[in-house]
Amino acid sequence: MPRKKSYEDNDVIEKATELFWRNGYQNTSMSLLESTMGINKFSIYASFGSKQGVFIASLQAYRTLHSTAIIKLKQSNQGLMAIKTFFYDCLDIYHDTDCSKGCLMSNTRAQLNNHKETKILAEIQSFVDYQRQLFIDKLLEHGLDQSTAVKQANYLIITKQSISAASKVHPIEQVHDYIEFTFNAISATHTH
Amino acid sequence: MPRKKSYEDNDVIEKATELFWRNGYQNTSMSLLESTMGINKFSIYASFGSKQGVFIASLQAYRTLHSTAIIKLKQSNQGLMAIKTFFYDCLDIYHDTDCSKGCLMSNTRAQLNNHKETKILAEIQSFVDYQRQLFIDKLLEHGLDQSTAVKQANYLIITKQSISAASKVHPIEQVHDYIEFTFNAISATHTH
DNA sequence: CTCGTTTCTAACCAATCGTTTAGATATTGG
DNA sequence: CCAATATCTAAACGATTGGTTAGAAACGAG
Repeated sequence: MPRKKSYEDNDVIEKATELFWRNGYQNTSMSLLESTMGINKFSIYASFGSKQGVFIASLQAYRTLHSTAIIKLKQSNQGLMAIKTFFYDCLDIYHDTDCSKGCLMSNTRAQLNNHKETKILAEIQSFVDYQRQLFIDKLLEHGLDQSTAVKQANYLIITKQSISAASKVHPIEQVHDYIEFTFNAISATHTH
Repeated sequence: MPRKKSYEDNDVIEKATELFWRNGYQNTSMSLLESTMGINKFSIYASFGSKQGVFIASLQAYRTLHSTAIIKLKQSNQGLMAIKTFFYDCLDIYHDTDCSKGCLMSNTRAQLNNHKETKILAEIQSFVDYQRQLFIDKLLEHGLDQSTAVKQANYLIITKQSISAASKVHPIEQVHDYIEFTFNAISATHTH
């Protein structure tokens, strides 16, 4: 009976994700979303409820975009070295045609000091916690005891965020140096 | 002949700095600046020209606020360990009554993906470059060769930024763990 | 006191923000 | 072909953004 939708939610969210990723949440206006998603404000609100609704859908889309690298890490049996590979895979995800956009989750956490946007922060926290557990699993495989594995996982979570931030302002070789140095240093603490 | 100013630039900028530090550049509006600085919009524009003008003055105020820790690092002869102490001193600067505000420079760099605000970015870059050179000097004192010192200084610059970011979202003990682990790891690479 | 100069108050500016709504436009079962 | 229902366009919403301005108020040299 009713009229048909002229767009697919997944398609327009993909474009919104790109926009949020490049510009950040606050620097992305509804009118910019309109023109980039190719649909009217009315349709955006009909499908996603609010600007925050669009953003949360974008965060989820980003997460699935990220899942290939995550699965690869999950299935690897290389222990610590799998995490290093994971970091390089992430760098590939961050990289755009000319520069690095960083990690959408890390960017958002850095840009949102507003503690009121709890839904968004919860979405990010879930992503971070999932990765932390993954790191712990890999470090246990690598032969560390539980307590050390947790501490190093915390260290690696912070490191991953700093890789995202660094990739946006430093030349890629410096970021590579950073990763190499980090894992050399970690290995050195294991063998002494 | 003329009427006297009823405020001191330094005083009102101190309050503006606090505000930018907590809220970030974009989340601080002119009306909020008005009420916090205790002067009218007219006076703000008369003294600082624009919102960006206020912010740049705030960045400079932040830098002098930071200078005690910098001078202490500069005058130390403890090499690498002086840098570690410097990081802890920075943490103290970031810390507020209840939480950590992070580093105003790092916060801003993370929040500004707008490449148009060149004046602001230049101000930040100058601060970063100064610290990088300081790190290089300390690492040379510590006995490293020039090339290694430069690479490790780059590493430490990234680390410092990640300490700022981490302090805003992780419990302080985790950040302490992060610093301890980092310097243990660096020391381990020196003694292999 | 008066005049010239500056700072102050307070209203106002256009532009944009996220969000809503009225009405035209499709679509399809009956 | 019509009536029901959903989606579309486009204009408008109040609030807030960074920035401006006219006129009152305060000062100090003459």
